[in-house]
Amino acid sequence: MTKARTRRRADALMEAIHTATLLELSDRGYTGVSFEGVARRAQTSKPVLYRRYRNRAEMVLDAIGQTAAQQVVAPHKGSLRADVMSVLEQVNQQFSRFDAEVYRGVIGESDDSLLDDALNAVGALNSQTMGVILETARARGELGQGQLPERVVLLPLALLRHELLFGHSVDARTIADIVDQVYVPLVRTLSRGEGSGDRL
Amino acid sequence: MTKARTRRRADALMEAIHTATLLELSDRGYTGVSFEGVARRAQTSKPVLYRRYRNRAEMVLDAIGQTAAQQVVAPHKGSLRADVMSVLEQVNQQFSRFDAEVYRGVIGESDDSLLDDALNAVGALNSQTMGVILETARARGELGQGQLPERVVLLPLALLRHELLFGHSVDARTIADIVDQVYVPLVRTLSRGEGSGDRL
DNA sequence: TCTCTATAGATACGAATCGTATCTTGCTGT
DNA sequence: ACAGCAAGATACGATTCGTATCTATAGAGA
Repeated sequence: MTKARTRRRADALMEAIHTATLLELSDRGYTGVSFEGVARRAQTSKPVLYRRYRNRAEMVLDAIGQTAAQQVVAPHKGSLRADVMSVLEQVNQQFSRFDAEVYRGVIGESDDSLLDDALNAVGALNSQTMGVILETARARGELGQGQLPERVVLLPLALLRHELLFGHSVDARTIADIVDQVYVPLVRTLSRGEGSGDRL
Repeated sequence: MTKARTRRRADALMEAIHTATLLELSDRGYTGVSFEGVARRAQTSKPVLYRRYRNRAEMVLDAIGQTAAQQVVAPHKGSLRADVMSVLEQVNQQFSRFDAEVYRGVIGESDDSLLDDALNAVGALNSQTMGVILETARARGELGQGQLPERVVLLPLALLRHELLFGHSVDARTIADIVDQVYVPLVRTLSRGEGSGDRL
């Protein structure tokens, strides 16, 4: 019965592996994913998987990456507040695809290089998106001309990430708080060159 | 030879388990810790461990908890900036005890309840510490009278955590940036009731 | 001092997974 | 048509998991 199957190559095989991984992921959680299980589910064998991935984290990350679908798009909603909220909501929605447990698991098992490859990738995208938003806000007159440090630019995304990992689920309220209590006030202050008044 | 050993009870046994866990942790990393390995190292048996811990994360977390030694102490260095930096440095130092990989691993395998028990515990402490610092700063005249949301109060610790997990190691520069680029400006602005100018 | 009880500690177990080696056989580009 | 690359099957020893069973010992209470 297994014999009857015609042999698959790169594309079809990869797709089978990805969907098998995703199915295992939602059926058994991150902890329940194994090379053996995925091989079984994808009707292939362990060596095939080991040729592609060095460990579970890589395998899962690759599968997840396929679902990331569309890019986060820089919105133009008319205010800095609305734009940032829109970005955070988009990111939040993308991450809602899986339980936090999954992301924690991946992070927990990733080696350093894998981890910061992933982070650099999203970091670069986010940096660009936020750049556009801030530029627009500046043109609109919402902000002063002061340059903002990278850390500040990416701050809301770091907070969102923190919340996604440690909080249970991120709702609209949380996002609004990040924007209203932290980001907008901070960015306004800094861009007007106040805020570091005394030292340095 | 194993026979010669006299039987240990609660205290001595727990200590043996803790040190065995810590040794395994530094020898083999979080991934390398196993019930079997710890049992071997502590000269005890798996059932003894399974009576105490439901999973590896619990075991490791318990062992780590024993090393947390002294509390973070609210400093009085004469400026908000210096006080916050001192707290962050203390926390950073405590976490430097183990590689980031260890914390990522624990987080990755913790179930939700374990995780937010742990976070609530440190959250409460941190909240109190930061409260003292901010109060002092206010008395000193560095801040206005406005109340700060919990999220803002704990912000630098969230950022530090984020950095500890995703960055490679946290140096003095990073800490200074968190304080100078983010926390102090933000807290000043908010406490003076500026910053939310237009909406809400 | 003696008994009682909880549990340390040893051992063994089936099941599952790990990571790798080997072999055959079908696919694909030239 | 042919050569070579990789899919897929199978098997392997090693390791760990989580649990069950048994014993003997430490410490509490009488």
